[in-house]
Amino acid sequence: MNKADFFEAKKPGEDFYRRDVLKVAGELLGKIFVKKDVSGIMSGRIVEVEAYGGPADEASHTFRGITQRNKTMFSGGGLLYVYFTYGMYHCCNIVTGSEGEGRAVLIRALEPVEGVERMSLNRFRKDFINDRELLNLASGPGKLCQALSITKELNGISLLEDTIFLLEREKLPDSDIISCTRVGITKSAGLPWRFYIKDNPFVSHKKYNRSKI
DNA sequence: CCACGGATTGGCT
DNA sequence: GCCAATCCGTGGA
Repeated sequence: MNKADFFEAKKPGEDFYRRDVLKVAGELLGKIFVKKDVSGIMSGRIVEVEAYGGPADEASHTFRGITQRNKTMFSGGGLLYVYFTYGMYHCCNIVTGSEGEGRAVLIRALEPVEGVERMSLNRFRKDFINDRELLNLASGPGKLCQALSITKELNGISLLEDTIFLLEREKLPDSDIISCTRVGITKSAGLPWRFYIKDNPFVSHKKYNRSKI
């Protein structure tokens, strides 16, 4: 992505997020996920996501209703829901639908675009990386949060503001979007709510990559 | 109050 | 392929 493209790109509005979670999930693929702070910009193209929430989804944090941790997920489309897991990782989600719905899309992998040096410092404590490390930079929900320094302090911020936001850049053909079952869950494991960009090398868990639809 | 286990990762077999 | 690391949210007692 060059500077001109970046300048032309625009943020999705609130209406984009306040829709059906599966629809939003598919359309998030190909968008640029941006984190901006005083040190500059880090960004990546979204290449893998998973949808969560609703009465049929036992794997969702929202399944048993509102709690202190998950309340952001019930607060309406356009917010960032960040949670801490396994004692050492954060995962970030994009809340969708209207207030009270409790649905969100987990961002599972990014293809690095800008700020690779800083992301590398955050992940590997060094500012130069080889091709293999580049593929490993943000190819997982925990990895991308570490790369972009996303912690639960950012839980609940609005994607319509200028700290973390999305930029539209391209329209993916439907044939490039693969749907399959979600990674790392035991409950509601059969729902085909994981979406990723076909043949993209920055997607996590290659072995799961078989369409089950 | 306490025990359980997780929307993960990386290292070892 | 298997498992430990490491914390805290959650649910049941």
